Amino acid sequence: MPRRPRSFFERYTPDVARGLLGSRLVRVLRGARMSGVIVETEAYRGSRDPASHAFRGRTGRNEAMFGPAGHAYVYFTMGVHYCLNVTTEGEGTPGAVLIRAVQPEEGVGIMRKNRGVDDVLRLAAGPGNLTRALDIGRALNGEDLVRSDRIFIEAGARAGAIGVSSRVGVASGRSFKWRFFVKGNPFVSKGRPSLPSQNP
DNA sequence: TAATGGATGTTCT
DNA sequence: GAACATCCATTAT
Repeated sequence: MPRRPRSFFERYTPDVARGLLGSRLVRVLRGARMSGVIVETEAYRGSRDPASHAFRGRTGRNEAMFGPAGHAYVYFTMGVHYCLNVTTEGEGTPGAVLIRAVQPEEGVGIMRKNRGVDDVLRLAAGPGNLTRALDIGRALNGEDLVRSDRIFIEAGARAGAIGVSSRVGVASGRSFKWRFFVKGNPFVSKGRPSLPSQNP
């Protein structure tokens, strides 16, 4: 499958988030290839979105969100986990898509080992779990997904029906319905139970 | 089965 | 010093 080109990421962030569903996230580690189909994403955009790290302007951490599209933005959260984002929009316009879950395909054995969990359904469901399964950390922050041979995104089959909801775990910006997921796919993270979400 | 809270580091006020 | 784009084990129902 061909890799997603720069132009794929240089668009309105929610459109990129939706478009990434069905694409394949690939991680190459010590010559071994791990991959999974993206089944859940969230968009964070610009200075009008209070939940976005870029809301309060450019800082050392969110630098990547302001840079060119198609790069990785990896940050540490809640003292325990890393989260993987893909930068979007044009240079100077902050935007990123949080990858919340993938459906593991290649390298499942390695992911199991990295996670210490056997259940494939839970290997990469949730942003923290996903980065742990694929061994993604601060070293990959700023990585160019269009050129890197360590992490990149390939085109995939068209995703099925797409569900939309507000984002998981954010206190503000609840009115933005910017979480996208493949409807009925069991690899989608549950998010926090009892928040508005799925439709049958 | 739903709710609660602890672990834990970085960033920004 | 507070807040945080989380996860999971433990507790209460």
